[in-house]
Amino acid sequence: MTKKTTIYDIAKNLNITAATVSRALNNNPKISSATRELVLKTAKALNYEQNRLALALKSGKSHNVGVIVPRIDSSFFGSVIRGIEEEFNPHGYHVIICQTHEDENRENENIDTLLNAQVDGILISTSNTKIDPFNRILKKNIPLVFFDRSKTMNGVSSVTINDFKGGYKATKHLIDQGCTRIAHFSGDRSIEIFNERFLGYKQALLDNGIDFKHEYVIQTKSTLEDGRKAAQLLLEMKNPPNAIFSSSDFTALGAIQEIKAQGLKIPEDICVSGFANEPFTKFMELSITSVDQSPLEMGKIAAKVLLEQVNNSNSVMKIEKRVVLEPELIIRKSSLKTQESNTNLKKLSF
Amino acid sequence: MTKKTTIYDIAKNLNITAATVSRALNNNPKISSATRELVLKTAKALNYEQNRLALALKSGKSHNVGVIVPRIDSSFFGSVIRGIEEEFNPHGYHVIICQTHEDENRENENIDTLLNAQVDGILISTSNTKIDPFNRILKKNIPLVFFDRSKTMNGVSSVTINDFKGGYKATKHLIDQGCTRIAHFSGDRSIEIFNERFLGYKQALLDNGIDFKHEYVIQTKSTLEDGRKAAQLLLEMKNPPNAIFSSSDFTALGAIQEIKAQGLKIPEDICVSGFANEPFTKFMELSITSVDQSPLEMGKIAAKVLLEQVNNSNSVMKIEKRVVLEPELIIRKSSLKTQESNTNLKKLSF
DNA sequence: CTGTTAGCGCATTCAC
DNA sequence: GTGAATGCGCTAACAG
Repeated sequence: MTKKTTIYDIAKNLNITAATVSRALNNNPKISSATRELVLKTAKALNYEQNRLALALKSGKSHNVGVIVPRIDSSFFGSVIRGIEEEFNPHGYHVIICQTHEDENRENENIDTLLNAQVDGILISTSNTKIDPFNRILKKNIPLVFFDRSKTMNGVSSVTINDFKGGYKATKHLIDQGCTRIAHFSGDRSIEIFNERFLGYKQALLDNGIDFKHEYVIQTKSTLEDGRKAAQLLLEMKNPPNAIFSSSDFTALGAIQEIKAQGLKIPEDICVSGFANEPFTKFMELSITSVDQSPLEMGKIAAKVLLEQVNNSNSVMKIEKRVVLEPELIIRKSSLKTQESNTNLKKLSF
Repeated sequence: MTKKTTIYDIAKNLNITAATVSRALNNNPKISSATRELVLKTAKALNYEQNRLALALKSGKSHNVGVIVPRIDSSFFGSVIRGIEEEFNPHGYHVIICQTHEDENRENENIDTLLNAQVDGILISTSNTKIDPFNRILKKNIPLVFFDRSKTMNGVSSVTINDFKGGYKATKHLIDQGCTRIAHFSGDRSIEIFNERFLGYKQALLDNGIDFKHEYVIQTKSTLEDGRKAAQLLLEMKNPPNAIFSSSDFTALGAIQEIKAQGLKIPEDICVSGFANEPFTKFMELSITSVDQSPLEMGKIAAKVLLEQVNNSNSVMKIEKRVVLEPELIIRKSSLKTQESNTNLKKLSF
């Protein structure tokens, strides 16, 4: 409740000037250790605390970074943000979070308010179709890093996983299990990550001499409900698939429920793999094969990359890093047919 | 890259003074609509954007609020934070997040850095045993709101759920299922929420003429592993329980796995209820009964309460609200024994 | 080693 | 209606 104490207060108290106090507080080498001690002591006595806002205005650095994600209450983004926060915290940066709910307009608004707030950098997993908003950021010379959902722009770094490879690995695994008719649940393929997973799927089929069938690819939203519906469609076919690679763990689960409801067995009749390694996939009695995206690591790396740029933002040099993480296939019961494969299971650090 | 344009730039451009520009931009009534138009036009032309930092320093309000949680990558806290962000965003506030990892020291550090950053308010789910850090906040006259893990302090608002009632409801339900020997997995009971759940459990037993047995209460960490171990202990008893109320969904799941592994049936032999309504509890084939804490709503309400105080922070009046949310028991297969109860199931909006 | 001066960008009080 | 002056709290350039 008492008025905040400033460096002027402690200066007055010591009959010196505010500049000296500032220097003492900042360990400026050219200050007598005598006065430094004095300053530090009375600073403590007066309960002084630096006003980072004033410093920010003066220096032009707020020591805040903005993070923009579709939503925060998902296992994946929660973990990424955790990684980001843990990386920035020790460096004295605060993390501001914004949600877009996949809405382009809200994303643009968030970018604007973050810029107004003078953040020192922005990390984003974008839902944007345009690149104009990002050019606005770059024009202001504030560092930008994409993660997971990226955009290819000159001078902009990104941290993603190799979604193509993720799709490829999962599909290849299903083929290795002896599956020959492999369906795919795809997300919105105008979003690059979903398209990449789809392409990986397609390539794996091609490389193994399996014909790509258009009717085996179903576009779904990432919900149980859509998974059930899609599975219904598949099971109604004359020649239904004997495996499903889903771009989402939720649709995979929905499909599993539907398949079981129709009296078919997993993995005997149909093998299923999801994507994202949601926590529930390993908790199920019928645990679900999925592709892990190491979100925590992704967050930490994205933070490191941004930090590097923030620290060099005065320099003319542009850093452009494109970090691509390796997806890890986690094989579980939903796709493990044979007993011999079961031995592999343990090797695969299940 | 171009230098940021300030109100001075647009003033110079119009041969007026910065004060006038400021007034025009802020819709000050005593400004000619002519110059206002002019200002607005050239502001747009020059791509002017307000520097919230300068405003913050001037006004003493940063328009940032801090949120401190044990961790962000959990379903519960993720949802709470989502609610908080969604409530603050439309009001022009940014949300800064900090994690403590249940470490008291880190929590104190986070409080300090948030205060330095001049946040306008703090929301916290505390891991602190002391109240001194919170007094530091109050002394600075900055509003504080507890959520979920609260502390009772004069003049401080809180938003929690009735954990006692949650524990009571779950236990009562197990009793209604005909269970007579009911064990309890308790978290660290020096944390109030866990103690309350425990007390609710105890009271339900008492109210229904069931003896409380000390050996049926096992303290666990919120992990699958601890759940398995605890279940082992129970099953080794001469007179093992026929129901478990767990303070955590994770220990509940661990217990379920162990119980099944030992060849017992759920819910026939042992009924199980968890707590928190983690997403996986409803996804399991054997879905798990749990207590929902409406985290999204909790976040929104906490934000509203804080917002109210932030807006009145100049007034002398202290607002102290204690919002207690009603926990909702979600009955699922892990505790539903009888067919007749199965009818209830639908009524209970399963 | 320390004091003086100035400015970061804005809003606001007091004049006119 | 508008201008001039001031200060929010801090740091940095320039003196000495």
